[in-house]
Amino acid sequence: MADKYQCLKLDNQLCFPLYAVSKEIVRKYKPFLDEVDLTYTQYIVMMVVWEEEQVSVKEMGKKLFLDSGTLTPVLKTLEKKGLIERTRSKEDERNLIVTLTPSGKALKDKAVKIPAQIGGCLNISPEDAVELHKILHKIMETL
Amino acid sequence: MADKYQCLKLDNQLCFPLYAVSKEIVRKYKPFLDEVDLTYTQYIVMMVVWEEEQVSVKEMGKKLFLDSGTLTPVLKTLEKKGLIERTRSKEDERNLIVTLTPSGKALKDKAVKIPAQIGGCLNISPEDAVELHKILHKIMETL
DNA sequence: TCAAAATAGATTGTGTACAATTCAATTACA
DNA sequence: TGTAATTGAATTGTACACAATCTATTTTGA
Repeated sequence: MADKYQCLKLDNQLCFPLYAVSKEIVRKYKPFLDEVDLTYTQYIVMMVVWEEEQVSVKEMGKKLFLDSGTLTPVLKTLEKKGLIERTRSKEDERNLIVTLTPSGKALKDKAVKIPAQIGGCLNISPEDAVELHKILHKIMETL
Repeated sequence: MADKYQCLKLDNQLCFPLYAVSKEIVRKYKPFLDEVDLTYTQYIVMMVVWEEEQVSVKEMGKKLFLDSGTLTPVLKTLEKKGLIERTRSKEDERNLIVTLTPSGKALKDKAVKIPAQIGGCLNISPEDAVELHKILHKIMETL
């Protein structure tokens, strides 16, 4: 009879490798992110602002799967660094609108090198990358 | 000419979906882990102790990709809950040995249901699960 | 053999994550 | 129209994660 605890082994779990790989890749980003003085979370927040130029905290939370409890302090830090501005919407004062400063816009040109640098570290085949992307997308939809 | 900032879009990144899916799955664990009064980190630590019965912090760190800065407080919490014991090795006092208590062993029988419960939430095909596992393993090796 | 190097954990400080609660602004509706 | 319900952020409290430093123990090598 097969060990009834087989399912409790780390190797047999799906979540643990995801958790571990995700953490290790984020760690790989560190030296490159240090160059632009951003943490990984700050980086993905900036990616949203670079794409949108104008976002509310709620919209950003939807894109990044983060809530205001996480975003508020990160956004305040980025504001202190002079990369973004936080202003209340005039139409609806409940909404906080995040916009890029010139300094934040300038950082985009430095950050544009990062994805290629990470790609160089990862050594993953294009087919695997596409397949992985597809599966992750599928999982995300069921959640 | 293609947008030179294309690579900075969230959708085109490999790390971000990994990070997001990993976080969302951990969140899916919560209600089931609440039943056994464990957080996700405490759960994977317990999984190591359930498999090994006897581990040092260093060995555990290698398996979980976590350092003592993370593990020390988690292990102290689990000790307070009465699930494990922390004792120094007699052969080498630098090593801290983690062992199961009867209560910790008993919890294994409750936890054994969790993987199936998560599986029921995920709705991922067996083929995709295998493929995902394979790719993640491959990435982990290059890191 | 004994001081220097190495090793294993613990500690400290910073930065997320997230649930739960609070608060202010807006909307709904009796 | 005025109060109740809703909404969007901020706040609070708990729990990681990790770099950097510190401490105690063990091992090495001149």
